[in-house]
Amino acid sequence: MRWSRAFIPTLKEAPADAVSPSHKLLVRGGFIRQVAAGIYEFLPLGLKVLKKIENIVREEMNKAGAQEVLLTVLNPRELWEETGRWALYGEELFKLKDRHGRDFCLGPTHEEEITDLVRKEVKSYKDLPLILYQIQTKFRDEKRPRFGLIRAREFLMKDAYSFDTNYEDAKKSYELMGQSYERIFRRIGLKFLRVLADTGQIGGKKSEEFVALTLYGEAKVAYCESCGYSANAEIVPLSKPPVEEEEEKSLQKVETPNTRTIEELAKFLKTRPEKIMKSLLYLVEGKPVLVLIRGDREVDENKLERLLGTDNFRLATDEEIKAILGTERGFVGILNLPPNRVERLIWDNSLYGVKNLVVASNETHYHYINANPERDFEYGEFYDLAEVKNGDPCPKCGKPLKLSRGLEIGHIFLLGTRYSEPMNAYFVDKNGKEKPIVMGCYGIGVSRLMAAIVEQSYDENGIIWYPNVAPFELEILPLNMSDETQKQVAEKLYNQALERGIDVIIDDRDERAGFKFKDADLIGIPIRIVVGRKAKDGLVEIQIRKTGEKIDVPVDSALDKFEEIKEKLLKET
RNA sequence: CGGGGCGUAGCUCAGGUGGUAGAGCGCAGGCUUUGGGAGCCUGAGGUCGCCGGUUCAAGCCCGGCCGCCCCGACCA
Repeated sequence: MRWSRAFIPTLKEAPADAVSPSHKLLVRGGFIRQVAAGIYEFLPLGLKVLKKIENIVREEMNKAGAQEVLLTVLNPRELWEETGRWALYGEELFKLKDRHGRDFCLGPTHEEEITDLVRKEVKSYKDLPLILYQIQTKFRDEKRPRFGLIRAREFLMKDAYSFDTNYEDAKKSYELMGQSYERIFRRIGLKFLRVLADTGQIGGKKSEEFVALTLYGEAKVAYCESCGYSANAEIVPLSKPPVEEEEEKSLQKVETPNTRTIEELAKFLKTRPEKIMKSLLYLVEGKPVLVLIRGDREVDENKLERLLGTDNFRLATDEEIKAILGTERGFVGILNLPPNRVERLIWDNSLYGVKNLVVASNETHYHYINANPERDFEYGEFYDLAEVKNGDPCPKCGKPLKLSRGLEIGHIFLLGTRYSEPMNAYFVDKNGKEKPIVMGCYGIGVSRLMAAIVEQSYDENGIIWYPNVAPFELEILPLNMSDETQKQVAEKLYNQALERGIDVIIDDRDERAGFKFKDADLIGIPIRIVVGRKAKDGLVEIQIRKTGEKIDVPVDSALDKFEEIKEKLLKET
């Protein structure tokens, strides 16, 4: 490709509404453009990267024996009614009508359609196992699209579905996909974790997420460097700590004016948040529930949701606290709790065994200090509700856990018969008996991957692509196009590179050196050959984008050197 | 869906108290320049998000709507 003819609209400044590095740099580098919130166009450079990622995914899927199909974007309502998801998916489903008034949606995922296809065609155990996949644009009317390609409403996804005769085989398919995913993410140069996940509303028996470690991203993962345990933070169990061995002091009421937060209270009383009982008033389906947790801890609302069995809950407002308990936020506690106002008391494990606690008594501007269990208050039922923190004990080996933010790039589910049963996807087994097909489903956010790669690999000048997914592997950059020698050497190298099958771009624009360097850094081609003054002495300079390294090499060996450096770069992730 | 912010040239932004719109970058032409987004000259480019209201006069004031971004709850 010749840059002079290429459609690569780079921008000196990032659009004001871009926040995350991948969003800024992909727009600035001319890879993508925004059309509406969460809806993006892929320009030539962006499409090249997307296709390279897509092909790696495709190769690995095929290698694992999965077969590619292309399902439809437009899905009829009837299919979604069968599983109840027309209503359940709710607002997130893009819905529309055809000219006859029939309802359709734009597919956000394809369990229904694939199950429909398979139930019609697969009748016998002889047709199984089967793994089908597609790489297709999905549509989800997200509550909040965000960070460019990281959370879009229209995005490219690879979704695979496995069909087996029993759980044992289904587990094999699941594991096959899991290994395939690991190979895919390694091939595109990502640092990632494979973590245990909540099966959530998709349901099923087992689920793992693949999380790219990035600053931007909604996934919080905990991992143990000692035993290898790793899980989505929201499912890491935290048990009761050992009982504190501390002499019980006498209960005392103290004035604590205007201490509304744990920090203010701890500072005022010259104690630590660990010694304070935090009481949070929730309204669960409209009914007051008091959650008690240690002051240094936060409630993990995912855990709370699992305990309550509903997502219909929220913290009470200041006004509601006053109406229900007659006190103000900051002074809610279990001492002197007005009778029959709270439906349920829920204790978090973190509070177990803590001595000489600071406890509020529902009297504004007062707290009690040195409250102790049994003597001053009674324990209730304990549950695991706290958010995991850095250094919490690993549930497997007890060593301290590490916590990291990340971006969910893949998710695999062992579904079971959640879709096959309601949709009547049955097969006949060896004994002539009908049984539901055991399914799995496996997703990779392909367009999101592109953003994840950038989030992990950029600097202040631009993107640094891993060679396997770079829009071009090599850029040839003649510094001065009006210098005949430079021009000729660059052209010669360019043609030789093309002959060798190298994915190469030559910046043949009649621009100043600095201008071209800035663009080269921005679009992030991993290796470039700079043709400058020394060209007349038969030397060119190889520059490595990632390290900034510059090496003078004879023109004749430049492309060999390029291959060598590329191989080296592919080994470093 | 709750809270907040923003909408003026392709991009980033400026436009006290209302008087008919500017800068830098980019773009076109020219000269100079060629190892890190250079300099000078000339020029093109705007329904000031949309609709309505107040006013002799609205980018600016008032009302409504739309769009985009951020934080929270939720998701590949």
